[in-house]
Amino acid sequence: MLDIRRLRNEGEEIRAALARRGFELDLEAFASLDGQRRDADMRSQELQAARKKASKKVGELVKAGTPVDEAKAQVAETLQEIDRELDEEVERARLIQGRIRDFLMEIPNVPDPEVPAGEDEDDNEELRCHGELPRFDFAVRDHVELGAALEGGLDFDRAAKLSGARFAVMQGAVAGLHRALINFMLSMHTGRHGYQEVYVPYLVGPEALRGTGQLPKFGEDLFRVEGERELYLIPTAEVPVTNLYADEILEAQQLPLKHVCHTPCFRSEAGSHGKDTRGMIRQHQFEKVELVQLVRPEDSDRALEALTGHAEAVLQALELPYRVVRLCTGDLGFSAACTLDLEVWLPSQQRYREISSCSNFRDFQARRMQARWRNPDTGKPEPLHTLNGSGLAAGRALVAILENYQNEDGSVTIPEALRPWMGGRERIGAQ
RNA sequence: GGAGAGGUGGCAGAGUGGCUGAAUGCAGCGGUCUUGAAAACCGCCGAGGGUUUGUAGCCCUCCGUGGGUUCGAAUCCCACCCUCUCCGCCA
Repeated sequence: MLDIRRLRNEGEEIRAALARRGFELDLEAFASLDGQRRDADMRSQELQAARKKASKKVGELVKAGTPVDEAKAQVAETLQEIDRELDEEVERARLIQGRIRDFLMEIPNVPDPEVPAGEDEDDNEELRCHGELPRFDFAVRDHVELGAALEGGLDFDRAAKLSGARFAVMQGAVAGLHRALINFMLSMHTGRHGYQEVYVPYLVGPEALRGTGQLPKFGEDLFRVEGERELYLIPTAEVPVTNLYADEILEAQQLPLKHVCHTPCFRSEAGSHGKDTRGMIRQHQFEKVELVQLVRPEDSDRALEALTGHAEAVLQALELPYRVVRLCTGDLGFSAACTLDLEVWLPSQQRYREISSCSNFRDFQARRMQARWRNPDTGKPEPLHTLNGSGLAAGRALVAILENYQNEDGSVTIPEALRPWMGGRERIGAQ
């Protein structure tokens, strides 16, 4: 959520910045709403003040010895006059405040100046590449073909029997590799990068989703569970982990807070029909290790670099070739001010595919969820900055390993870094 | 599922109808003292919004949420949510 005061004072600049990401900010509508709010607020406050004063007078009179009935009678006429208008004005003010909140909640974050202008992912800016692309002197198989033949295996048909399209079943060594990846990543981030591990609910209420920005606009991307209470399956650990600090005022010395969290993620993938239908690139359910940071505003730029580096460290340790791109304005998520994607090389597709998305949300989410810190310079609670990034998506990491580490006979070599997590095993054989 | 207790400021914890936006303690901030620190002592210290050139003043709202009673509600009534304790059940 944008700061309403900034919207008042720097409306034109914000409008221009939002136009870069294709959002049309209706400043006239805002100004009109804000003006109405001001009138309604002032009027209702005036009436409330008058009413309060009259009530107080009754108390004073009674205390001074006036009989209660007489004291009431003295202000009855005034009160009657006030009440004629009061309820209506208070209701009007409440209504307009609600409309302004709704208006603000649907405005996306302002992109940072360095975010390149662009329509879609083709306009993203490549920042750097890392690792050598593998060369194969045989016909490469994709992970679906490889996985099906591997010991244990990767099975989409049986998953479909259970749950339909976009689900996977893993067994034996493949399931073990997947689990090893998660353990390996968690251990690296907790041990080497200083993140505190958290375990959180996978079902959250609408407030949490509003806090991070999935609601109110993107409800169709979520799975809502049937039942009395309004609960949704989390689309990413970002939601529960960031919202851990909703409605809190943190002391300066508590920051930065760095959390790593492994959860399944559930996404309806509405609107991506026909996209990545083969394999486990795009699933309704996948595992992810997420990095979340809450930092002082002045630290968030450095934090994004560091956090991205932490995600990169996983790919480097796994010796997977990847590149880092800065998302253009058109590809930027609703809540993000700046996003760096990590894209891993997939030999079967001969291109880089997203495996991590690291974002700085600045104070956008913090404002929505009222996560603040006490700024020692001002002594006041102020919105803090939030960031997060996948470190990494486990399903896609598995795909990348199968494809990049495949051998001519259909077996897959286990990356050295993962071997300790797989009982020292060096390869997974074809069945 | 049954019975009971409770939700108040960063935290702990008073407060059963008006002078309570809220005692007190802790934490925090400023100061006195001290070579320095600690202790002691003095003072300040909830949040959001509006008005305003203003971090001054003034005004409004907020004691789980939403209704209600009343001239007046943290305080009384109703509903809901949440937490805790005991019993039952259960991984």
